[in-house]
Amino acid sequence: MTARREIPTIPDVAREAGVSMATAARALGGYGSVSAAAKERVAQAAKTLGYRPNVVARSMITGRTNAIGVVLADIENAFFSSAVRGIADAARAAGQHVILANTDEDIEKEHAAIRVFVERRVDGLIVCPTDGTDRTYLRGIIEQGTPVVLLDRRIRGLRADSVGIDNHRAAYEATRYLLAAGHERIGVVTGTASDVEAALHRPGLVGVENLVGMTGGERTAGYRDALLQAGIEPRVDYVVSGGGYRREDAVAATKELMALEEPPTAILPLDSILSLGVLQAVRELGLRCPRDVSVVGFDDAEWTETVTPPLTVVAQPVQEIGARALQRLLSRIDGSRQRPVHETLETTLVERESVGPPLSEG
Amino acid sequence: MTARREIPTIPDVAREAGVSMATAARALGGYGSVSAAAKERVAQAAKTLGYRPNVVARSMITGRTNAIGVVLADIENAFFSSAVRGIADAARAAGQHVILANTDEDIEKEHAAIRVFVERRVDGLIVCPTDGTDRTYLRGIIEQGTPVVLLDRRIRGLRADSVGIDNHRAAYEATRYLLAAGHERIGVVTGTASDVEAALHRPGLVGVENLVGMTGGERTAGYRDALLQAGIEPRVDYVVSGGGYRREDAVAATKELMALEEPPTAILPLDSILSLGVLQAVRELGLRCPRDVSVVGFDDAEWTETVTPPLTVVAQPVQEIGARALQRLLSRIDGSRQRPVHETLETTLVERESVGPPLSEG
DNA sequence: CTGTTAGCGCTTTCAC
DNA sequence: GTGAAAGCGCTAACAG
Repeated sequence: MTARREIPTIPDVAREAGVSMATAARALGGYGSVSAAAKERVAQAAKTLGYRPNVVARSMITGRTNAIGVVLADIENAFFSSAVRGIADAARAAGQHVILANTDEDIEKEHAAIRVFVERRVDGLIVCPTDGTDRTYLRGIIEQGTPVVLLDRRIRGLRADSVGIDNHRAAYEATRYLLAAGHERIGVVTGTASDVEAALHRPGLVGVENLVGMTGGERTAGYRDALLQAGIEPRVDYVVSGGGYRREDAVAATKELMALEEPPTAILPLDSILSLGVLQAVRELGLRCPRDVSVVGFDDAEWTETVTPPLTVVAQPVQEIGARALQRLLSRIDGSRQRPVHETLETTLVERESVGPPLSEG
Repeated sequence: MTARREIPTIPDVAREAGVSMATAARALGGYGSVSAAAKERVAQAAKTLGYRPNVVARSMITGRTNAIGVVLADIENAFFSSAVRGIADAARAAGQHVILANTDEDIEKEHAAIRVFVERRVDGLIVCPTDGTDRTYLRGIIEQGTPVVLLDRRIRGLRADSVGIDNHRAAYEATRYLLAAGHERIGVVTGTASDVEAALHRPGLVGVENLVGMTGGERTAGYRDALLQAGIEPRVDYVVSGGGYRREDAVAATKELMALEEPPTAILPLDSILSLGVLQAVRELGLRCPRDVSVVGFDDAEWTETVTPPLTVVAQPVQEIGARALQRLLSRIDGSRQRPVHETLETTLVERESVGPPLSEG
């Protein structure tokens, strides 16, 4: 139970070193000009006293906190935790800290988190927005002076940088891959019910890319266009959602798909948790992958090469997406006034063993 | 390109509302006493001006930042991302924010992260320490006034709360489970090379629990004691590490194990990534689980019921561990002077299909 | 209940 | 190169 020593301040150090407060501050803060001798004495005094700069006082003056607010759905999700890793590493290199908020795809929580971050005077925000149409809120934040970079998703009509992948193209290529393997009946398992609803009302899946949950919408559109280009009419009953992004949802969706009169011979789950659900449902139905159904997933999760069969996936450079988002944010913080850029990083189709030829009609 | 409006301050609001700065501050800050009428006018003025409190100015006075520093090895690791989720949820409820730092088990990075957090004047720290013997550094931090709670691991001789599981008991029970299934030759795959080195030099695995990487050490000791209690002499060549906690390391370790003259009939990987490696190695060796080798893993990762076979694991309540750690930290922040407590939460053995009877001698 | 007055610990003019 | 003084935006005594 040592008494809680108070952390010494600059005046304390100045006194100890026998210099003025301003000199001590300059030596400690590494700005202005100080003679080598003074610098040395101050450093010595700081050391013996155990001086630690008070970053909050500094922030109050400089107006910069060296903190970045990161707003995403759920850090437990492997995609986000990788992205945060990328952000955090880049941040560390730039002397910035990462503050985290989970929204669970709840727009109220998202707004609340952003508001509190702004009150905290974060230098900038990296946001993975819940709602692709919610532009007014973020526009206000940006106009008021806090730079924002969007991650993984975009918001139409918002003047903010974004970093992610080309979702349309990624799904397009995955679908073409399945097509090339001979599949013509390809199902999609998504988490966003609105993707499906819209699909149900728009024969041929016209316009899915205008949907709210853009990642799902863009991917569904990419899938549709690959089909169309191959001369196959997209079927609305082949795009299903179990109501959410949990594994059970994908299990339900997959079972629904396989219960169709003409079940698909291949399935495209739109994220890694959904892939897990598809695989599980396939097994529960007593089917074998890829003999009975082929699967191409999204995101190269840690388990993809350990499941049976090893899963073929569209891999995104997730950490790099995070790192690039931070980079863009930093340059905005540094005052870049360049018009918004939407950066898309390359995806890779990692071929493993979950795709085979379609099961010939029984 | 709207001009960047400056955020209004309390004096601005006071002027607009026609009250004194102190009254405005009290109304806005929710402290002291203000008449309902004044409160109303201030609220109105704040709204029209778009006032946002400046948390950093407030922090400078109150000395509290409402920020918690979380220092862990790697947020990408599912264990840590779940723990952070638990911490973040509890923090949000308490009006606290979470700042993150990854150490990659590097003591230098850990110290640097902690130092910077202290300079940031975080209200407290949750640390998953790299080195179980490194007590002086953290002791200094605590004495200087920043409360610290340890997560998942402990440090001998450090007066700080900790929250985790009873690692010895968890491994003990997992081993007994394997023993009950008839296994007598049980291997351990760990990531910490020092566990193994120590084991190699201490016949019978005496003293592994004194090791630096405590989680691994305690679990290895629990394993050893279960064996001893069953009258089986622990074999030093049954505890292996591939040099780290990556999947490849576990693949190498498992192959080493299975190449022994008398290979084990069951394997206990000490964390979830290692489990993935064990499973992968088993398959690469052309063996089947559980027919040829049984496996009991640690941590109930998202993929455990989807791999083939579904994996039997020791599940930890990871989010709750995080939440409890935050709770303990808050009470320390609030000045609790109670002597340090080491809280262990219950684990659950989740039986799935990766354990069978031992393969009878060929 | 309200207003006035000091600062929190630091950076930043501005003289010297 | 160094010192003195003036704040950053807010809270915390104090009076009134």
